[in-house]
Amino acid sequence: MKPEDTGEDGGKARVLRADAQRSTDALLQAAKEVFAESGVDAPVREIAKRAGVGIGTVYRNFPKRSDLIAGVFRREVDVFAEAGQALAGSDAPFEALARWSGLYVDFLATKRGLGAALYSGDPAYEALPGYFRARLEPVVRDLLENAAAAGEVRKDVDPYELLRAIGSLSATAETGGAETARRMVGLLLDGLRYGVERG
Amino acid sequence: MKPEDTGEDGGKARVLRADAQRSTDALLQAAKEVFAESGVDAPVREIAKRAGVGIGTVYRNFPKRSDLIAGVFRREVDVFAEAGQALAGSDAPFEALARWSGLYVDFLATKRGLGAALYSGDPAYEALPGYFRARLEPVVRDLLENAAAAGEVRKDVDPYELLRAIGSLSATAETGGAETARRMVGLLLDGLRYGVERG
DNA sequence: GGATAAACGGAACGTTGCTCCGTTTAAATA
DNA sequence: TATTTAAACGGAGCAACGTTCCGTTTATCC
Repeated sequence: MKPEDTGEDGGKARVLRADAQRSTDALLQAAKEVFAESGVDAPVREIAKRAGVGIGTVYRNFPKRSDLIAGVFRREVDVFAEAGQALAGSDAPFEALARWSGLYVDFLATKRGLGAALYSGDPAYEALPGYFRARLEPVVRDLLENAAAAGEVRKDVDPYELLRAIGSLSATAETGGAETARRMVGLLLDGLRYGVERG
Repeated sequence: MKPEDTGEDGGKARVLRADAQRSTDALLQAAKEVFAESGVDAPVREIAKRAGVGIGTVYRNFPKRSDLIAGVFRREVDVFAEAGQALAGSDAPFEALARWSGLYVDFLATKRGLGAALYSGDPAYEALPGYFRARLEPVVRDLLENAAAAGEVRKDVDPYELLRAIGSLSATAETGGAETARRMVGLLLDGLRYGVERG
């Protein structure tokens, strides 16, 4: 049971009081449930209520709305990044990339509103893209470089741009079904394969 | 000077009172300006203020927020649809499709928040996708069918899906620059060309 | 068992989309 | 032109939201 604070500074470990730790845990759990049911735009009050905690407590632990969202998805994104690193070792690099992309589409599809929030530019969600980028860009980079080294895709595509593009296309999954998103992402990836020789 | 009501029923032409006509015009003009400055999420009160009109008047003429947005962009979308139809006559069908896509990216890039609002699924913007779809899907269909008939792209892509995909990718233009969006749309279109023979 | 600072909770503020209704006014009628 | 009437007006008001503020409670340390 480490202190485990909310920020990503592993440095000066401020020891949380027991009640604070409880509140943080309850909030993350409640937020996870509420996000799953009502999307990431769910009212903060609802999350506070479900956690059995006052609104003030929410904002002390998660100063911005996006901090709460980031907190909820941090572990899941981490899991995702690991899954990607595993795939990056594949000897069928393009298929690995495609598979990972499919997983990412599904991942965002089950987190209602997350895809839209990620790249909305809304300052309320400021903290989100940073964390996602930090964790997932290296994964995409690896997958992409492997596929490029194998001559399966072109080399002139920026990993972060591709990550954003997949995320954007996944945002349509919420209103149009995940199949559409998957097809469009598939199309995008096929674009990576078009004209490889001169890429 | 026809009655020119707000709805799309060309039928029973309800004659607007002169002041009502003035209000509608002023609102459309004000909304256009405000949207350009602050994006489509700008407060209704601000638009009302600039138009020199009460809030009640806004909601009588445009019951939902999206009706106002649709009203503002209606003409521009129409122009867009015409430009597409012109391109559809080209004898370089894929290039026509690519060119039109580029125009669409730029179009959405200059309308801050429109891309995000279009396919957000937010009920507040309900009326938007319908109008965009009605006007633009036939265009994409033509462009796509022409290119497919020329053997330049595959045949198994749904025009509306493609339209949405381009729109979604354009949404990233607001935070990441239009170049990124254009590159990603280019990638998507290259996907259309990948493996044509078996499409 | 104090002392103290950390954590708490919720009232309150400002902003938003939208409704409601008493007031004004364009325009048809006499 | 005077009267009538329904269309259009404007903005107070409502509910919901994100966020701040601060008096109260409580975990922890000595």
